[in-house]
Amino acid sequence: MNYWLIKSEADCYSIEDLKKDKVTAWTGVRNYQARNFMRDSMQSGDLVLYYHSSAEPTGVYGVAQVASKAYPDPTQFKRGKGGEAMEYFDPKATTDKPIWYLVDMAYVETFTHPVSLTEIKIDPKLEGMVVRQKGSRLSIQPVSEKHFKYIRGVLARSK
DNA sequence: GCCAACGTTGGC
DNA sequence: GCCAACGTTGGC
Repeated sequence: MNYWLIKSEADCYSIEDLKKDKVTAWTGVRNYQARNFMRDSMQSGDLVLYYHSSAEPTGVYGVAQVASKAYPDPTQFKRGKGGEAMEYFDPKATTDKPIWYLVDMAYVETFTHPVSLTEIKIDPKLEGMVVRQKGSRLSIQPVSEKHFKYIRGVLARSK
């Protein structure tokens, strides 16, 4: 059992969208490090902090759960009707040799008290979290069990 | 294989 | 909207 943090732009696909959909394929990850985490380390049942970037405030808004094994991201093969590249299309990928992978994400809960990045940064108990690193653009990050439980069990329930 | 140029992310 | 930080690309 592993714990993760995934980022999504709030007005692109928020946790409320996930709540509506219940499960969604986490398409469009085009970063090798993030891909490797999904492909090599994520397991069904892993719990995930759902982080909104470009939100007010930015921070963790709830919890999701990994709902599948990794499989090739279908959007890397998608061309439009005229053969033009669609979003996330990768000309170097083939169905025999896919480049990008994804997992399904399931909705778990929305925090009544979202945990802002500011809170995460000032809390000594959360030292070492990847999301605290300046300029960290990694959209899928491993999170320690201790940090996960502290954010979900303590910070999200305070106030 | 180096590294400058470029495009993108994301906090502010 | 700005811009620093970062990952990727491509010329050499």
